[in-house]
Amino acid sequence: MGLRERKKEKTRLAILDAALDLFLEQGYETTTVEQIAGSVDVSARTFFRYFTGKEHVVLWFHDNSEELVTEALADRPDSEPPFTSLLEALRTMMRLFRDGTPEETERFLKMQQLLENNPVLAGKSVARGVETERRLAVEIARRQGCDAETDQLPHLVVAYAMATVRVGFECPRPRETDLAQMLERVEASLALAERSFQPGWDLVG
Amino acid sequence: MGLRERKKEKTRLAILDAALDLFLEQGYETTTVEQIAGSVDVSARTFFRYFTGKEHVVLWFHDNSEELVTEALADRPDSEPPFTSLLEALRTMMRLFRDGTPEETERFLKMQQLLENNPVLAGKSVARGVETERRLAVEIARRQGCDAETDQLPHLVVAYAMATVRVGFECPRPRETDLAQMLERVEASLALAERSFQPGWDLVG
DNA sequence: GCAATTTATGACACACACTGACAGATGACA
DNA sequence: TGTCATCTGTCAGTGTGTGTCATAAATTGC
Repeated sequence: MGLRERKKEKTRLAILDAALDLFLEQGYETTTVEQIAGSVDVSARTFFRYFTGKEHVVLWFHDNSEELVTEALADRPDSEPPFTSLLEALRTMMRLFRDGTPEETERFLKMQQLLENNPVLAGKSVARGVETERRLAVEIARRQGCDAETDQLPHLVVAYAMATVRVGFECPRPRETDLAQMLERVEASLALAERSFQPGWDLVG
Repeated sequence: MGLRERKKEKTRLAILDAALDLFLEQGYETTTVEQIAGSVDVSARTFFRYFTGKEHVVLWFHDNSEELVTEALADRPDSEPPFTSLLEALRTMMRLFRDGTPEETERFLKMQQLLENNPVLAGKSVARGVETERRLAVEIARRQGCDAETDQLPHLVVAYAMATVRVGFECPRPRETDLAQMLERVEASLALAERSFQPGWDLVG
């Protein structure tokens, strides 16, 4: 990796961290892009070259997580029931969060804290999730040998799996800024889901 | 209802219809508020007195639907299993859509068409749904005699119910602009959900 | 090392969404 | 009819986001 690329990555993380801190200090809405850019000595124009917009900063983790889940899902065998594959992929994602560097963990927790006390941002995060769901549904449909365009089941399976983690992240409230406890809550949610469905409900035919 | 109130309602619907048509003709992003306001002969400032923003026009139906579901849920007995109550409340909502006036139906279909071929708007719609979910979870928790802040189950039950209708609306694609077929798809989705869960999964304890 | 080429950045101008404040128009009601 | 509350347009201003161009820096080839 050349100097140029390393510099870019450093700038991206600097902007990300500065934005996160400012959002937590003085609120998301009241923080301007100019402030964020100013606090890391870049122009506002440059900010938009690293992030598509102010909210992209918040959704940055979502984009990363989607990649992780997609890769983890690819490691599950096609023969496994799809809902099981999804839950296991999500468990892998949570483990990767747990095993991250201290800096990554800090960012992750700040992110969660931000989403927790800002319903609008939480909404935007979920909105991004819709596109993720569609992509995952296509993959699940492929595994089941059916068509994602016409068959509802893959979409339903994915939507339920995503809803399960989301509830784990959101509830119970108020949440502690503790990674371990958060992982436990999500695991509790996943376990709850696992014993709620009829055997074979997620298989076509 | 006085003249003033009638005039306001007329203006609100005029703006709504004009915006919907413009969005469908030339796209959501490329349509400006000034255009919308201009096409119904009001100032842009007045537009913002009727709708909180450009996207509020799109979410107008969501706000209405939430009211319908909340009312329909209130009519279900507390003793009924919560997931059943929710699905039935959602069925009632769908029936109200079916029994609407031609104008209401037309708006509804335009709305759906707009959400169908614009993922960003679909996302915003789902984002609004998160707040709805929270409110419904509180009601479900009350019925089950548990605490929505600490117990995950009410949130899970609501999230699954909402995900079910959402999948019904979104899938299969491409969708016909036919109300009856849309109702059928949602009903198929609800029916699929009904036979996917273990008996009693949605009851606490 | 040194040019040639790509790429990141800043500076500027601009479109659009949205808000606050004020003045004038219009329904409500005695 | 006159007073009052409310609706509306105009105007000025803030903030987000984009296109464009010149400059500075890194990369590549010699």
